[in-house]
Amino acid sequence: MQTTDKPTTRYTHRHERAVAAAAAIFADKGYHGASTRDIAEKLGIQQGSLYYYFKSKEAALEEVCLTALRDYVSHIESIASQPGKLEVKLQAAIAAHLATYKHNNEAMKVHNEQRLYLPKDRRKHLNALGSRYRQQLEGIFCEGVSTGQLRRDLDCHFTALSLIGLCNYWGIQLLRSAPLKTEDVTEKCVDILLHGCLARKAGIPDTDTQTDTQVN
Amino acid sequence: MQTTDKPTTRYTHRHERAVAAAAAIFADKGYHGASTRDIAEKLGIQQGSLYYYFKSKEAALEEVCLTALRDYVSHIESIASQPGKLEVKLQAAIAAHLATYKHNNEAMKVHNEQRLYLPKDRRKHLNALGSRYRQQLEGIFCEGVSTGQLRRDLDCHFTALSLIGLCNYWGIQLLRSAPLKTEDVTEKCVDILLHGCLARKAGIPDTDTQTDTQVN
DNA sequence: TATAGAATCTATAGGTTTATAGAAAAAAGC
DNA sequence: GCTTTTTTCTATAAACCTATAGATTCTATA
Repeated sequence: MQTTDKPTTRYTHRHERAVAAAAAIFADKGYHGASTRDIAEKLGIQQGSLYYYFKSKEAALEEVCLTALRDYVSHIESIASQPGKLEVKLQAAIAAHLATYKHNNEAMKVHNEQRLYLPKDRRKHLNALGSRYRQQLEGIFCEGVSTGQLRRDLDCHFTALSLIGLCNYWGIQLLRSAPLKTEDVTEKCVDILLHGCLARKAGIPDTDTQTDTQVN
Repeated sequence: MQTTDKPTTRYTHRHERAVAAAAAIFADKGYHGASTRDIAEKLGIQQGSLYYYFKSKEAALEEVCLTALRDYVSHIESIASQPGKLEVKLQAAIAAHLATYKHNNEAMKVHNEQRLYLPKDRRKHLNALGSRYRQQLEGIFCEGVSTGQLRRDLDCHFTALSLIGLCNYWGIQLLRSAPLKTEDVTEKCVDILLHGCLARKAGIPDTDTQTDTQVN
């Protein structure tokens, strides 16, 4: 009990691997379509042994969703709290969102697609984290409006949600089609969100946005 | 066998009801989370009787997805083929997409979230319809570019996909939170997609878009 | 009202699933 | 090296699920 660290470390490590395996399987087959045997197999252990790490299959799903959200939320909070120009912040927020998909892809996918299969009370914690994310993002837009960088009539709530929808969509696409590059998608999302699609009527070089280069 | 119509009608009608029930249950519990007993119960028949209408559970999923897409695709094709100003077309496309969610909500949700659980060869037909939808939408954007209404550097492919992502997101939201009105969401989607968020630098009354009224 | 065909029911085979309990093996501590 | 704790294994109970087969009831028509 001196090095109360070593055994804890060992368990922690194995536990993490178990969560990752669950994430991969749930992402692939869906919560109900996946069996505990599938997850165990991926870990190279027997089905029954899985219950050393998870109290139940449902608990495994909850853990997977939580690991996805933790990074995600802490990231946006650090971005939102730092001072800086709006466009830079927004770019950072989108890049972070997509990067989370790139690195933590299975867990994010599971959170988005399978979370509703958790009973309501198990989702409370997840909802709280999700709200925090949304608020931070909304805050970035509101700040942009009050500093005059964004349109005064912008609906920040609607815009924040739309951005989340957009990022989730492209996050999934990034997983599915390999040739897609995160940076390109980020840039394009920023561009379309800020400038829209309409032809600009004349010399509107705007702030200092370089005219967007065609990527793909 | 003279009135080969009546009995066919009867079967057709019942069959449609069965597809609708399957859609509702799949939307709620997911394909794997739903049992054939659940669907039968919703229809008020016994589990085994369901196989009079579906060859298998998988076939039921396929049918649900197909019914969702059929309306959806035929709608966009009629919109895209008619001549008219780009902004009007775009508005119509978004409105149609969201309206499909409103009316055919369960089937659309199932198509989006559960379709990948079908084996690849059963998805062929769905993919073809999906591609058609995407192409029509992309065509609307391309046309806008070539007529000078949209930015010349617009990536039409990227934009079309983004719009699909956006509409799917808001389509789901429309289901979940009742107070949301389809028309408001449509208008806001059009607005943000066309104009973006940035403050416009001065007198840019643009074509003839009324300055967007704050809705919510 | 008798009959053919459509629609539904009952019962069940054969398989899979989650979760638990107790034995066995592996690792850590002294 | 011996003991304790951690980790994994085996076996199994209890439930559930899909799909089928054959019996039964309903419906429409002649």
